[in-house]
Amino acid sequence: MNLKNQVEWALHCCAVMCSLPDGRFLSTKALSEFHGVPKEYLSKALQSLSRAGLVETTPGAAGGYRLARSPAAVSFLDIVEAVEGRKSTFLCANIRANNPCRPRGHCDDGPCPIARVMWQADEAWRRSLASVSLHDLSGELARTVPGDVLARSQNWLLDRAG
Amino acid sequence: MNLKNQVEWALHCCAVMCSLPDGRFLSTKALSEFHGVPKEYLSKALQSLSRAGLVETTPGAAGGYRLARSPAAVSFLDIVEAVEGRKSTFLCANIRANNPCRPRGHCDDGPCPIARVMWQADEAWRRSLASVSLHDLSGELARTVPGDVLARSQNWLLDRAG
DNA sequence: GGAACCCTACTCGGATACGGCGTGTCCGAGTGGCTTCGG
DNA sequence: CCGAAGCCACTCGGACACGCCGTATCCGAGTAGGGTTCC
Repeated sequence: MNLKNQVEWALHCCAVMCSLPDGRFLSTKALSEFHGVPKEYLSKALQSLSRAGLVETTPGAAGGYRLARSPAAVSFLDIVEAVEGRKSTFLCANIRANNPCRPRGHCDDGPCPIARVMWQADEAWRRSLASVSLHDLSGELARTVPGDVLARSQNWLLDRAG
Repeated sequence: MNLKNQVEWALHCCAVMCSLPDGRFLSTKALSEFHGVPKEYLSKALQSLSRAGLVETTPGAAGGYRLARSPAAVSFLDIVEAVEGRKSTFLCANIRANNPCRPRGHCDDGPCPIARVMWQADEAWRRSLASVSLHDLSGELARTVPGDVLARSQNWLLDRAG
C-alpha cells in the first residue's frame, strides 16, 4: 500500500514547471539532474503526465515539457492519478457471495457494505488531493523557500532547457 | 497502490464476529470455509488482528477468535492498519535536497510542502475509516441482508466453532 | 467411578515457493533545430 | 551568399532485467478439550 516514487517525482517536476516562462520547455535531462533521479526512469513519469494531458511536449532538440494548463487548473489528484491510475485502492472480490448459507442469486446486485465504506474513504482521499492545485503549491513554496534559491533554481533549469 | 486482499478478508471476518455470543470462538477453518478463502493464508490476516489486539484467541480444540472489544470500539481504520501497517501511503524521499542550487544545510528541516499535502490526504483517508465502527457495519448489514440469511449464517458458523 | 493418559483439533510462528509489479536500464524510431557543405 | 543535406539532442515507446513484496502453502511447536484406558 505505497504510492510509487514516480508520484513524488512527477509532483516535483510539475512544481518547477509552474514558473516556466511562455514558450520555454524543460527537458527530461534537466529535470532529472535537478532532482537527482535517473533520467530514463523519470521519463516514464513524464510520459504518464503527457498521456493524461497535463503537460505538453515538443520533440526534437530544445524540446521538453511544459504544463498544458494553468497551474490553478491542475490539482494534486490529477497528477497522482496520471501516474498511479484511476482505480480504487480497495478491490472488492465480493467474497460474501461465497457464503454457503446465501440463497442463489442473492446479494449479487448492489455493492458490498464493506466495500462501500472503503470506497468512501477513497473518495475522501481523492477530495483532499483535488482541493490543492499547483497554484496553491507555488504560493506555499514562494512563502517558505528563500527567493534567491528559487531564482537560481529557475535559471539553472532554463540554462539547460530550450 | 492496492490494499492487500487480506484487508477485505479481515473486515469480513470481523463483521461475522460481531454477533458472536459470549464465550464462543470462531475457528480459522470455519471462517475460511464460510468466506471461501484459503485457510492457511487467512490465518495470517487473523494473526495480524491478534497482534494488534483487536481479537482474542484461544488455543487448543474448540479454539478460535473473537473480538477483544465491543464492536462499537473497533473502527475500520483499526482493522485496515492492523493488516496493512500504520505507515503513510506517501513516502517522501526528500528529493528537493538534491537541488544543485540549494545551499548546504538548507531545507533539511521541516517537511517538504509536497509531502505535507500528500500526508493531509492520507489523514483524510484515515479519518474517514476511523469514523465507521463495526457496530455501524452491523447495523447496515441488519438493514440490507434478509434476517433469515443472517440467522442461518450465524448457526452455520457456530456449528463449526467452539 | 474416578483419575491419568493419549489423541485430536486448533493457534501461532517460521520457512519456503511463486508470480506480479515497481524499479531501473537500454535501444530504436521519429522529429526539430543547428551546423556544415555545395552550388 | 544562400539553400540543402547531415548531425545532434530530445521525445516517445517498447523490450528487458532485477528485486521486493503480496500471495499461497507447508510444517513444527505448543496448548486445551474430549475420549479412552487403567486402577
